[in-house]
Amino acid sequence: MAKHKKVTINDIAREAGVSIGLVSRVLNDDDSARVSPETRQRILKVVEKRSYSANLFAAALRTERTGIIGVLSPNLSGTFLGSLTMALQRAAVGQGVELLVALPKSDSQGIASQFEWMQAMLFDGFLLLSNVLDYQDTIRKLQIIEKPYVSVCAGLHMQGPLVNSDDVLALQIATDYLYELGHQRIAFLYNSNWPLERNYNDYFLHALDARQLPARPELLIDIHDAPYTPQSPHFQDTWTITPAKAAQGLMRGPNPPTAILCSNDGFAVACIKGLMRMGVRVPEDVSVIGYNNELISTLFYPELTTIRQPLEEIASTSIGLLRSILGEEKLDRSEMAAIRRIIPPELVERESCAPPRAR
Amino acid sequence: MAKHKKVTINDIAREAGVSIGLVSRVLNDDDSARVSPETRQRILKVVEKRSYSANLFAAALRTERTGIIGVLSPNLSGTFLGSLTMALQRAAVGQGVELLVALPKSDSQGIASQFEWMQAMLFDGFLLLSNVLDYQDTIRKLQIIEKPYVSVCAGLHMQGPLVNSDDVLALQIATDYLYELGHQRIAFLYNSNWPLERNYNDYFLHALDARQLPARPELLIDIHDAPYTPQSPHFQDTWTITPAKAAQGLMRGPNPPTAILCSNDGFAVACIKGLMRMGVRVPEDVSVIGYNNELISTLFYPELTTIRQPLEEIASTSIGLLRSILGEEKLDRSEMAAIRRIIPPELVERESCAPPRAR
DNA sequence: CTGTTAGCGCGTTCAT
DNA sequence: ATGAACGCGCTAACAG
Repeated sequence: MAKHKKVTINDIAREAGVSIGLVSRVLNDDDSARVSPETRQRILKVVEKRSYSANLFAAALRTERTGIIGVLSPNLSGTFLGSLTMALQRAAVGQGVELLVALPKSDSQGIASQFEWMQAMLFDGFLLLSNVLDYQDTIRKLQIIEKPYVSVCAGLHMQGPLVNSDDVLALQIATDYLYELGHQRIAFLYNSNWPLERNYNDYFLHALDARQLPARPELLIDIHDAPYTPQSPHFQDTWTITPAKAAQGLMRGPNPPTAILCSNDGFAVACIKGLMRMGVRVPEDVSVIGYNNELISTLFYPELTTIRQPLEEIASTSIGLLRSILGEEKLDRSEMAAIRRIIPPELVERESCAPPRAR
Repeated sequence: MAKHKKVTINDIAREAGVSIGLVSRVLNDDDSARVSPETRQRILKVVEKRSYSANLFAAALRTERTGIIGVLSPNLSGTFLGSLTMALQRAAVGQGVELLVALPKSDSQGIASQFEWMQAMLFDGFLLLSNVLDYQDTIRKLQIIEKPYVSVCAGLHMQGPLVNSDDVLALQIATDYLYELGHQRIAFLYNSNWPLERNYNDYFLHALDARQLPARPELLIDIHDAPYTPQSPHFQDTWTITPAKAAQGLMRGPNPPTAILCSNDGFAVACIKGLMRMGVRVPEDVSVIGYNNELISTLFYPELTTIRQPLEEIASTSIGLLRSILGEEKLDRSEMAAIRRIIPPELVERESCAPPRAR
């Protein structure tokens, strides 16, 4: 096979009998660049024939842009972030955008160390997924070098542009559903140590209040003893063993709940496992509802009733939003802060909830 | 805040009172570059102080290298590839390598369309994960532009350098385990349409033969009616509904198996679900064993007995292998073909297998 | 409408 | 041991 020789803009220009400037202008086609249709065609044909495309580095060196969006994801081994990332990629393809996923270098020291200057310049903008220890450092850096970013499913408390499922509404929907099923003693299980769930307790209390249900402290379980460190070998305990034990403790209490609302499907599934192990049946003896509609919710048996985050909509909104920020020149801080796209989630009824048993 | 001005090699050179050539040589430190220790220190100090690092594009424009490895993953929404990718990242960090994940643009037309020239030049080498429709086109392109690649967990049949769990051994271990538990009628469930599992049938037959167990065609279930199209909305059926139905069909047959070996944990879990729905208990009535030791296997109840792929070892081997290929100059085709790292998997006993019931 | 040219920031000869 | 200068391939500004 002939040695593959890279074809440059010079080759194209020569072969088309024009100057490189014209080639460049035709390819970067700012609307209707002033080029005769005829020569434009000629150039395009040669480009096609040689399947030429500009050297990314040379172009980026000049323009300081790459056209690539960076997705920062703290973890891929669960069943939520992976699906979100896939949805993001579908949206990117749909909108003709290039997307690359970067993973953190470690859990310690916040996400700061993950964030090398190399990556900073490689991407035109960033999508910050979910929420590791803290994105504060990352965001600070991003602001210094003036790279736009959008937080995606990282929690409603995030500063700056964000698109997020309406977590408040989600917990309300779940609570209402349980309430209408006849449940009065509803437990809530979450982890305040995960920045994403930092305010979930408030949201749940609010949901309770809206139905004039009393808040019972003994039914509010905060699994806060484990930080979000997906790279740690013990991380898995946080969302399997710990929630299972918590659920068991709940049922052994003096006045057990008839339903358990979990802040995510992973917790919910772990709960059910813990319950089954002690002979408690779901949903006959106790109902369990999750949040996110992760893949695990249909893999599990019984299939999990949960609140769905509309990933496709979240994804396309995220890409679109970042693109528009990239387009407009430098909004100022306050304008940025105002950009919030809250997507309403919806109930998905499956098998893990039922009316409470007659007592 | 002061406008952030990018610091270049010129700034460093000026501030250190040397020429840019020296700065460059000190930073790219080819072993002991001929530079006086004294000025070297001086330069390093300024570099540190200004936290300078070379402009990726300028450097790449010159050297045609970026130091970045590209991970091509067909899917992230399951529970295997995401974990593998995280392991890869850990290995990369451990070995001081930069890693970025690229996702396919679509399922159709093979993976070819995913593979833009932009990405081709952005990465020094590639890790090809698992196996979508076919990596043939991708590999062909990679060979033309002479970019090294390593197939990772993409099947033992892949051409070129690869690191893979010993799939043959895995099925042997599983079969032996079941056999020693007392099982004689072992069913096998897989999907020959997934390139990765293309030869699994042979492997299983071989395993049976090694124990002098007869091959029973009615117990060999090939879920081949669904191609591997993770982006399709119906894809999930392939590994939830279809395996479940298959398992049910198996048990309703005239001579049902006492154990089912599944080609991956997703199938296994789906099987168990199907079984439970028809009142068949696992492992009391029938044993189920999976392969991969995916996250789902510990999330599920009962926890899945399975064959573990040693992800950490696979990951560090993959990174190391690609690095060494990157290091040596252009091995030829036959040398490439010889580079195969087969990692032995191991049994993980959990809850889904037991001796067959007395009949 | 089209051609020319000046860098973007860096690595790398080739002199010294 | 160090410095000077070239050019990687491209875009954008300017001249014609």
